[in-house]
Amino acid sequence: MTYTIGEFSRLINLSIHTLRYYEQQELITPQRLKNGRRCYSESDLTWIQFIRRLKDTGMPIKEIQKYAKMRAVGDATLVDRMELLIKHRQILSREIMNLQEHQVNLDNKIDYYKTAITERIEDN
Amino acid sequence: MTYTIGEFSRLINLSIHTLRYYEQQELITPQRLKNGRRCYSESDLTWIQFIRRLKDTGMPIKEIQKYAKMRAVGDATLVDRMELLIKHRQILSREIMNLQEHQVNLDNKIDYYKTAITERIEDN
DNA sequence: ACTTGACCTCGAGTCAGCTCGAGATTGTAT
DNA sequence: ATACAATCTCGAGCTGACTCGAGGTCAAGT
Repeated sequence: MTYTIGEFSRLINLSIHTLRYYEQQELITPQRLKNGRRCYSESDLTWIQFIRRLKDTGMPIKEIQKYAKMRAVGDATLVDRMELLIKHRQILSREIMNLQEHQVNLDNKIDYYKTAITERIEDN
Repeated sequence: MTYTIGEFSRLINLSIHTLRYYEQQELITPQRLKNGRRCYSESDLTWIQFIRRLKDTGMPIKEIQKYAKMRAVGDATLVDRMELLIKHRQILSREIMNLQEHQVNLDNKIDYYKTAITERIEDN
């Protein structure tokens, strides 16, 4: 099963413009039909979903590009790719811890507001 | 105790340029000396640290600006400010859950690589 | 034959969030 | 007095990640 850019766009909820941009950035390289139109496969689908996950976890496009290029080379880059993911995993878990800390802080601040507001009401 | 922009910059590890940019964006409004130079106070310090936390948790500058403007108005905006923080807290906890999910996914992928690499080695 | 709709390329525009530099002023050290 | 370092304003430039539009192609339907 293959998809036109329009179908693919709807499927993964990324604009056609963005898909072409990602291709230009060498994140994804769909096949072309004889008439020059892009032709996305199932494996492009799983691949772009993975890309989105990397993006959502804050990996910059340049970094994803590196990964994509290694992937294109093949099995010889397995170790390098894994290392890149492990590095990213570390960044990610640090980020999560950070956010959790901020969350606690935010909760304290909110509590502080609650108290302040209650006291103001009692004053009136 | 007050600080010049240079001292303050070193203290909080933000460039002088960035501090002036934040001021222009109305996030922070330091006093001025008669000669026109900025003069940051202790309370500016705690405030900017809070700003950084909001930024680190992904709040856009425009949103922080809203908060800063309400803060400048005073106690009348307590409830609104609290609501803004509560809204932000929700966004934040959704984001954390999301990242945790991605983390699991990433772990699976890494495991997959480990297996693939081991098998390749055994093949040789 | 002709319109329509989905596609193509390429270059430019947008937005957030800085980052930089020119040119002027001011305060301290020699 | 003079040099120097830190500050000031203002406007321009930069990076990342899209986003848009003009002008052209191509295949299917009427």
